[in-house]
Amino acid sequence: MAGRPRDDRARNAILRRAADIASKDGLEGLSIGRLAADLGVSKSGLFGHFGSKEELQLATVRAAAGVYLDEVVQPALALPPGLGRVWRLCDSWLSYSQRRVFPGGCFFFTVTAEFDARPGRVRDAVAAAALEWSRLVTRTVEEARRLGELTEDTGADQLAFELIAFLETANAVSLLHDDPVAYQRARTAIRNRLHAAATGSAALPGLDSALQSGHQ
Amino acid sequence: MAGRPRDDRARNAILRRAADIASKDGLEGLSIGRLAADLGVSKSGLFGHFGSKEELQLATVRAAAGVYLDEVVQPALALPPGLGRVWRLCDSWLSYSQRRVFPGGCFFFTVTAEFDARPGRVRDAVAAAALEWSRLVTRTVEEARRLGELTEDTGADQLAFELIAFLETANAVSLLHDDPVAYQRARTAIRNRLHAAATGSAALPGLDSALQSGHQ
DNA sequence: CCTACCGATCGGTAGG
DNA sequence: CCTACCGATCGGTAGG
Repeated sequence: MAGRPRDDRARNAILRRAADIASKDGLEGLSIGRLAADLGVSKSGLFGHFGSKEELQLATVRAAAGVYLDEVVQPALALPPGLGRVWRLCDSWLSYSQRRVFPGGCFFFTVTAEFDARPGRVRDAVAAAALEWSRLVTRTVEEARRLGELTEDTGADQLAFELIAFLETANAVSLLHDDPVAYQRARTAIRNRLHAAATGSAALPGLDSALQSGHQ
Repeated sequence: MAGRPRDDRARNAILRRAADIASKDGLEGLSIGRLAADLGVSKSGLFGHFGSKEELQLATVRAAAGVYLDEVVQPALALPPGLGRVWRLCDSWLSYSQRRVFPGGCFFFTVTAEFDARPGRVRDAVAAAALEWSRLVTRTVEEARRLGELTEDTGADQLAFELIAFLETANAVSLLHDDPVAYQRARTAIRNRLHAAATGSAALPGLDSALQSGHQ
């Protein structure tokens, strides 16, 4: 299915720029004419790569998911399962948001809020990506519990919900008020929540130092 | 400054409908032509009420703030200061979101995500409203602490951040996945968090029953 | 991959 | 408050 390498590279450059724009102005704010002008190509030339605006939006979601995988998920999978990996997953997310890998903050935060009340294929794609992320966090928490690093009665779904809430809210508050303190608030909340649920019975490389520093 | 009562009522009806649309499609997705057609009036007649799209957007933010005040803030202020009022504030918010007072969920969640990376007067208005809400939650928590119902070392800013995170994420998840379980997740998270910070030394009418039922 | 164009809709205005 | 219109931009197409 993949075209020539040259085409793929061009397509990738287009979609990376599309995701940057959409992270600020949404996937509806992303217009084909503006994107073409931005990239210095003709509108119809760019259009030909995708065939419709909806296909461009769907391809942009897939491209952003690839960036997310590289920036957030892979760094955490470098650590062994357990509480350390849970912490790393949250920390990678906060770093990804804070470094403005996408200039408008987390791409998925923006487009989720944009499409959560609009039926269609774009919404379905965004919802599927969000669900996959949520399940990854839940699975990572559940692994830590099975390894005995979280108390037996820890509800993985509940804890994952709370961790994700801290991440997304840090992203939103930091953007709206241009205030990096939101990230510190999220780190404190996550640290305290994991500390409260931890058994302390296992070696926690990577989390120990985080838990020791600045537990409020 | 206020016009005739007849004009005010017409304006209010326009803005209430505008807020409904914006809660689903955003304040940019709100077009003057569509709003006029929706209300069965001419585009230029509606335009004359506001003078520009930006003024319509700003007026819509103000109107939505009025609804928010009635639906979320006032019910909580009916209770005396303390932990009971903190809980009521959160509970009113979840009810406001869950009842779909705005069809696209919380108006401010949608437009905050839409404008958090776009400079301008609309962003400033949305950010000011969000800050006012955040300060109200912080102040309400701080009152409960001063009354001895929360432990001395409770950080009001930190706790307010965490409560707001649970509220907003319940709204987002419930919309994206059409899943009311998100609201139960938020209630559980808030209950546990307040329970952990509470001294248990004071009468907590309204919260006691909430804390007793279903503490996971 | 380009230029040139299509109808529809956008925010906004003229004139009554 | 209406009809009728403005230029700009939208997604999408024709033709090369």
